[in-house]
Amino acid sequence: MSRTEDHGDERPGSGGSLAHRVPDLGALELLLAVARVGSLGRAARELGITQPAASSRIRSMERQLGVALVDRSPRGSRLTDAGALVTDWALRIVEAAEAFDAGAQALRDRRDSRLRVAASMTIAEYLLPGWLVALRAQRPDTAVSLLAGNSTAVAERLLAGEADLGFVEGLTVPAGLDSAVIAHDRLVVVTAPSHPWARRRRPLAAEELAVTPLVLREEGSGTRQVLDAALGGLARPLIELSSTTAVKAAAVGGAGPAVLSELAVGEELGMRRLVRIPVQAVALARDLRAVWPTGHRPTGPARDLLSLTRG
Amino acid sequence: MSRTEDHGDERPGSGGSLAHRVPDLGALELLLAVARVGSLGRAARELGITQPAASSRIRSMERQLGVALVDRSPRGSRLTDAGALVTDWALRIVEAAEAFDAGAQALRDRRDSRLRVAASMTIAEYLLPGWLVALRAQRPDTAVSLLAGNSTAVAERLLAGEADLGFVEGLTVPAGLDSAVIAHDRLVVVTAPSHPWARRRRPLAAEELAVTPLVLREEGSGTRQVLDAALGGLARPLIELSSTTAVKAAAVGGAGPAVLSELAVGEELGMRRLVRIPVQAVALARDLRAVWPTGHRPTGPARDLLSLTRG
DNA sequence: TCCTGCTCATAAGCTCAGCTTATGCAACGC
DNA sequence: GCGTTGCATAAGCTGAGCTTATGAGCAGGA
Repeated sequence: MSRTEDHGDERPGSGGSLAHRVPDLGALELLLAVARVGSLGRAARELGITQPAASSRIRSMERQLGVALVDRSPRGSRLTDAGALVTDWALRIVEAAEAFDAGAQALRDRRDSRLRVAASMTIAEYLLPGWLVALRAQRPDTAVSLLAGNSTAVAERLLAGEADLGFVEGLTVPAGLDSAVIAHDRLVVVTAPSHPWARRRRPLAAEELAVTPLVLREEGSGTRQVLDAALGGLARPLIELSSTTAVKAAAVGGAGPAVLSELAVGEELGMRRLVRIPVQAVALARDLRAVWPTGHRPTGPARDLLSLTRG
Repeated sequence: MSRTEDHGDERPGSGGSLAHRVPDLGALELLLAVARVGSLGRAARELGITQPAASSRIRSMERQLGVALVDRSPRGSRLTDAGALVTDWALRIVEAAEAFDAGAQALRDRRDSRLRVAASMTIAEYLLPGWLVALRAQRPDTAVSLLAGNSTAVAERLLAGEADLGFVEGLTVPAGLDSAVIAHDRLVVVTAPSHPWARRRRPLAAEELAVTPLVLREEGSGTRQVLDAALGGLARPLIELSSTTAVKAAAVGGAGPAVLSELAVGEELGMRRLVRIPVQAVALARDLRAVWPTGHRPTGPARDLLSLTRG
């Protein structure tokens, strides 16, 4: 059977899952190449495929999207208006894929690489891939390895000489490490748009937050520590989940209010899948810091990466 | 220019193009589903495929990335630490793909759909897809059609009754239309990091900008109009290009300083592919406005979309 | 204790997307 | 005219990813 979508229920007009409606990465890269060089054949050569392959791929992408993307002529190909739009949207996907790739590459090279980075989860998830892409642009030959864990684990690695540079998000700097603040983060309270809090007019008071069962990361996570400290006591968990993604998913699904890093919910807020609830007089800000063993100032690639993280 | 700079030959350890190193969308969606439901089989059912297909696909993704992503047990599957990171990075790609899909869907439904939107290029490229994703979350059954063009074209469509809601970025509101400011944008001067201006310590003066040949959008574009008005004369073009992407690519490639919307260069600045050059005493800010025919206040889906664009 | 139900893994076979090579046609410059 | 550049089409191959069928590990209830 060729069609897998007609045995689950599908909304008419939108066939199958995302993967069936969005061209694959190869096709998007090809489209970007065509936009850049102005010819199917040259774009094909650039990607190491043949001209007929490129021609057919672009054509099938146009069929999939139902829109003409390039104007072919015997003198080259230019994007149509719709093509220019699609190309820009495609660029966003490709950029996300580049960040993914940079992160995955770092994750793969666990050992024996030149720059070894240890980072806390939130930073590794939301900031590091972008930095790695930038670093690769500056120094294409530097292999980076990444180890993700909590603050304690990061400190251990650095002190054991198993990492060159660390990133942590706690309230305090682990002993034996020097640090530099590289960014600021803030915890935010979010709910699904359907939650009663989303229609509040007054900001939430700290006491209300403290007595309301919340969707939270597990105890011991940096987020949880900051929240407990800010509330001057213990937050009350409704559900405890072990990843930021799971917490977001639960909140979007309407499980209840969640507390998360601002970094983690940017997209959801923008798309109105989550709503930010203002909170009064609760210190939810925290510093994000680069750390290294006292005395060992970062040098070489570590210094480059560090300087990329500022500004 | 993307990551194809060593056109043809590949760096060892990084096989092939991006598409060969990054799993395809279907695999990423599957991974997200596994993370959400905690079992390969259930994730498979959710996506309408069989359990062995899911098993094999996750396995081949792990082989591709060289990292174990899920811990299988007879009681279900959980993400490994690396898996949690990868999942979050994957989410970014999937979100970009959702925006792409929302935009493409709107582009496809050119006619006879319920909500017809006309938007200027910059807005259509950088803001609209996110709004459409949000709108679809709120009203899944509203079909949206999109027409992209310059301010004049947007006004024409609205006045001809061929569009229900418009978005423009000019300095003035076309006659016959009411408007509401929905966001603010600003033109910025950017160069490649290697450009001498990137090492300036003093902000750029307006006169310097006016006499320097710049990489620009073509005459008649909104960006160009705002720039000319701000300089109190005509900007001097080094190259004129017909799309924002092309201008960015030229600037990144070191062709010269470019002037672009802040919206368009966020990623490039973050990744340090471009550097923002401060400018003194030049009014480069502009309002982004929603517009509609005077008297015809947006109603129904148009009103929903409008309210999504604020805040 | 054994059965039932959940999990995941493996095997064999099919289909289709996407690649290749080989060719043809159109437009431009010399 | 002829060579170059650009796109389209045709025929054939390969592999990724899907299916169905089956087996094996672990838990909980009768």
